[in-house]
Amino acid sequence: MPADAHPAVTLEHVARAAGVSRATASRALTGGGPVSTETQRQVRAAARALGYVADPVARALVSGRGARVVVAVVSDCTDVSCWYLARVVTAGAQVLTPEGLGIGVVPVPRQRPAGVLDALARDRTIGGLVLLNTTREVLAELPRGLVGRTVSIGVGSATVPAVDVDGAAAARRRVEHLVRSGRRRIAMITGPSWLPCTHRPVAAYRAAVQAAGLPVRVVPGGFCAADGAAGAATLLARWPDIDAIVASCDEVAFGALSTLRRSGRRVPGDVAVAGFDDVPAAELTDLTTTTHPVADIATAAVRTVLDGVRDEQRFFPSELVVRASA
Amino acid sequence: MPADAHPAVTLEHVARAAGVSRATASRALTGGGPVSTETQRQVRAAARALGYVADPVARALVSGRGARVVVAVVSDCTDVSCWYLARVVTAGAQVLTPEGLGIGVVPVPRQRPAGVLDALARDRTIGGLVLLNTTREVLAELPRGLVGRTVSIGVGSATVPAVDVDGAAAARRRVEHLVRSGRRRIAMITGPSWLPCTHRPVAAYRAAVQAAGLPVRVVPGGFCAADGAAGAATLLARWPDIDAIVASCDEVAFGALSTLRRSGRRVPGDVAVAGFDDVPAAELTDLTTTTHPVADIATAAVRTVLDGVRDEQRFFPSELVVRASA
DNA sequence: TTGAAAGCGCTAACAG
DNA sequence: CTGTTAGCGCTTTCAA
Repeated sequence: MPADAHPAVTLEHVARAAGVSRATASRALTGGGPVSTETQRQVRAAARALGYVADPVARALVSGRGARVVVAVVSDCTDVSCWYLARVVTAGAQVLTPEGLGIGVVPVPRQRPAGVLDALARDRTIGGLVLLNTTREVLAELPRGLVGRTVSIGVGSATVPAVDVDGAAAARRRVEHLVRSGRRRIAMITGPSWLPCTHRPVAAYRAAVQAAGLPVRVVPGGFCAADGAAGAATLLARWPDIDAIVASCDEVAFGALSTLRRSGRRVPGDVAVAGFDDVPAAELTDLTTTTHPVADIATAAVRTVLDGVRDEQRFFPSELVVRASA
Repeated sequence: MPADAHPAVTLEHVARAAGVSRATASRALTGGGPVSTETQRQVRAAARALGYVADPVARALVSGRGARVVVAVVSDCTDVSCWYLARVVTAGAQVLTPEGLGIGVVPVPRQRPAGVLDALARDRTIGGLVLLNTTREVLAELPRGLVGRTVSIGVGSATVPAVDVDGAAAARRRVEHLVRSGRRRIAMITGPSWLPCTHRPVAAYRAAVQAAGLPVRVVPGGFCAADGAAGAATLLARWPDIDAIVASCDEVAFGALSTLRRSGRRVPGDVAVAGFDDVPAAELTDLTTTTHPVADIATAAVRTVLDGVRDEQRFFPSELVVRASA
């Protein structure tokens, strides 16, 4: 291996430059112990001058808190939320990379999560955990060793902070838009019922249609096009007079659109359709939808684990995007 | 921090179980030194019995070859290939996670890559590099310290192995399909000309149309919808009689479709359009296209860096998917 | 062929 | 408040 230009500046160099021991330098830099303000100032100055960056690998080795953050995807079928997962992982990678860390992905079986969760807790290479599509059961089974370095994208708990999109507002905005444009029999196809973070949009939909004096018409769904197709079929069978559908996500909206087309309904003439996510295909197919700032959410989630925050609940805004379908 | 169930089995345990020293156990497991066949067998057996997995963090610390693989995206504008990048990163993460490793992403400026590349070579936290959208210039500037642990998705070099989709076959298949279905004035909108891996499809297109005795009609493009829209406009201005367009990717096909629609051309009646990638939106919009096995490619790429392969050139097959547009 | 010993860069006990 | 002393788990000289 040829000699590389600058053989990397270590804590030793910083300590020497500041005229202190390695231990003191470490304390000054990490804030993990008593240091005089003056010493801290000097050490920090030396570190900055030398362009010092702590080696996360060494840090991980000694502290037992690994050099990577892992996204744990709770799900039955792994690639349900392929697009969603990919965006979360990529955004997370972008945050972690400059910190010298990496990101990983691991599937967690919804029914018996304990095995995987315990293995994760025991794995010394893991620094933090991002739970995706989690349930209260999974949250309850979270090993204590993971508390304090786990964040949930979705629903949280007393010990696990959560970040998510403001799905309630997204549902409300779509209903209000539909009401404004004259729709009166607005139905909803929900997300998977086992996923707690999908309950808020449903509640918001209920509240919004009732506030407008309109009937509540809900059918259970999921996140796939097939769920949307089936959901729309159920809706048409049960309430043939519906004039609008609010879908749990764009994919479901696409499925609903195909059912509507096949049944001879015109969109938006007979039935308006509104999705959620604003995936690239939504623009191409002129689907009215609401945005899902996945990158912002993933960024915040990773920052939260890195900072070791224990209680927080953040919701990111979702904007209405009006196109041809509603 | 509470005591976790099984405090992880280390090399020490394996060595003791096999009745040898840590050093010998290490040699037996890594193959990094002389060991008797018998000892090796015993150590390996002990390791398997105990479920030993070497801690990549510790290994990274001592060897200086970090605990993560980084995807270096060469590009002018970062999110050009957002969908593509996201799939590569996610697939890579899935391969690396079980190995105890993580994945990262870093942008590399196409014009002056040296700075970033040198920093990467110096970074002890990096185990391997996956180059995305790379050029021969970047390949030439690759620091020696990175050789042997770098792979390119796209074009390779004498020292950098490459994996990619068989873009030539993808172009040929589309042209042949168009010829079979009676098209006679088949044009192509290319990818970005600075990207060498886009040259093969163009050459394949040329060869295929010429083999059919048809005229070559090429305009430069890129990978965005805007490039497709502009490319189609140029095509229509220069050769108003074209009856088919082969696009560098689906996104470009979508852009071309919008231009065709605006110009009053009917698809596929007047002009057929075929894309490349088979993104989810392609199915929704009934776009004829060819597949791009990104996950397979990324998986192979990561495996290649992990194995330290130095010369290899693998092309993954691309299948024609016939839909309504061609 | 093997073992003992050194050390990767860092943090965390424990004295001072 | 600070320095000294131990390691984290592994690979890799160097002797034996």
